[in-house]
Amino acid sequence: MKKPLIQSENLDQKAYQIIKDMIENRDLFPGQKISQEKLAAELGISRTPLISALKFLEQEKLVETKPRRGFFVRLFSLEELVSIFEIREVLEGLSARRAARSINKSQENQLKKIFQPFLNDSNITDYQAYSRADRQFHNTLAEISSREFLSSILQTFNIVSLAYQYPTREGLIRTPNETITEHVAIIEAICSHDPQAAELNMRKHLQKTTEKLVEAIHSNKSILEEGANKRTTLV
Amino acid sequence: MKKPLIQSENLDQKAYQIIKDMIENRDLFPGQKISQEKLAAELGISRTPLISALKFLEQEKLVETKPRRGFFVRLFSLEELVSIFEIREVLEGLSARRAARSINKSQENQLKKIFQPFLNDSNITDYQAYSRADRQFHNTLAEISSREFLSSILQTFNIVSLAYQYPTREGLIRTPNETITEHVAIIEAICSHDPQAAELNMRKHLQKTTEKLVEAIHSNKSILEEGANKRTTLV
DNA sequence: ATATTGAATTTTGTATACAATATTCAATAT
DNA sequence: ATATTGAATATTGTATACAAAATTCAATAT
Repeated sequence: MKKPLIQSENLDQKAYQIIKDMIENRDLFPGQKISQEKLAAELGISRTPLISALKFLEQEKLVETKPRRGFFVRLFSLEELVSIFEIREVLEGLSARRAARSINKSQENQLKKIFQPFLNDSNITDYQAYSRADRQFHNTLAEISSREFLSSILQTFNIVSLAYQYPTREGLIRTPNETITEHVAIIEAICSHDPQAAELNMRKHLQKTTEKLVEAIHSNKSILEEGANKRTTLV
Repeated sequence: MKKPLIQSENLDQKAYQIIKDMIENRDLFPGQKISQEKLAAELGISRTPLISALKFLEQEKLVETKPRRGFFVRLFSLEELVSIFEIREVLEGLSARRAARSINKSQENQLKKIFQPFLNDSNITDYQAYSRADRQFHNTLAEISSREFLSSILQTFNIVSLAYQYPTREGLIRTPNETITEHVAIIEAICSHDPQAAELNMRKHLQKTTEKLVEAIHSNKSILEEGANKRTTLV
């Protein structure tokens, strides 16, 4: 047997993290069947902890089982994606509300720093950097505001939101120029300890994204389908 | 070996449902350690599918693992319970909003029937019946409005909300006389296809419950602690 | 009486074995 | 050429085995 890629803690926890990352990075792409034997060998573990990890991911809806057929990376329909964005809307609204109640000075600075590099840029073109900032923004907020429950749900949804979009856009549904002012408004509301405004701004922000997504569904669906096609080449 | 209590489908799915019910019914009480060997024997299965089921429940936060120490039924602090109610507030708000958009006549009738028995009762005393109606209300709404994601999250939270309250109150935090008008208002908003009002009414409804809970924390905590003590006698 | 130690016992984490089911693919029929 | 069949192969679901870690508990020390 090869030497294990993973060690320490429990093997299933480790495998879980690795597989989750693989999905986020599209090493495993939506719809793909997961070969237990092969993946276990790749990770240097037996099937037992691997299956355990996959069960975790199944619960998080990142993976699904077809009985007697095996595990598959979950594939979301556009309708399900909209559904997920609706949930994000209310949960991240809550997240912003809580953050406005509890944020401290150091966290304020942390939050304000995230979009700093883009503030004087009237036409943001570095999508990758902006996408990273966007993710960091949502994650930081979750950390500030959430106890275990909320942040673990949000983490899953954020991965789904991200990992299933059009790859070359870095998972952005709207352009940075469009969203930067919204991000700033949310941060301002939070830092001035205004829970209501924070929640409202966050909800409006995500609502607009959801609308854009619904539009895409009703028109040509190209934003996402292109992405889906791209993905099938990653086999 | 005894003949299995469970069969068909996959054993872990079956075990999952049974254990979930056991937690909801307090056959397994919060904080209790789960003996794998014993529970597996009780269910007539081996440890493998049992562990699998427990992993599921861990992800749902109904159960927790302490590494090398085993599985325990999760115990929530009052603060975590408040956190859960805050999440329910926004998610069930969404649930009501969606229901107002999509509900059909037959579903309207279904919803209206739930609190019928209590409408002419100016002083509702049958807590058990009312609690059942309450749960049915929230579950029906989840079914009407939710695709897989939302309803599976809500299901977990509802179990937590319910299973950890003061047992003799049937999980009710406020009295029926106080909440019946709120329930009726929510149903009316949904049936008149007013998404905004539906969401708002639902949120107000759960907000009041959350407030009551916070009050309890800040005052004597008796509502829940009594419950906790009661539970320890169920060993 | 209480605390400490450590051998005996139990339990966990993981690998492996194996029957039941699903998939593959070459041989044959249409 | 395409469809069908079924034996050969691979994979899944579950049980079991076993080393490593945790727990128990009786014997001894404080």
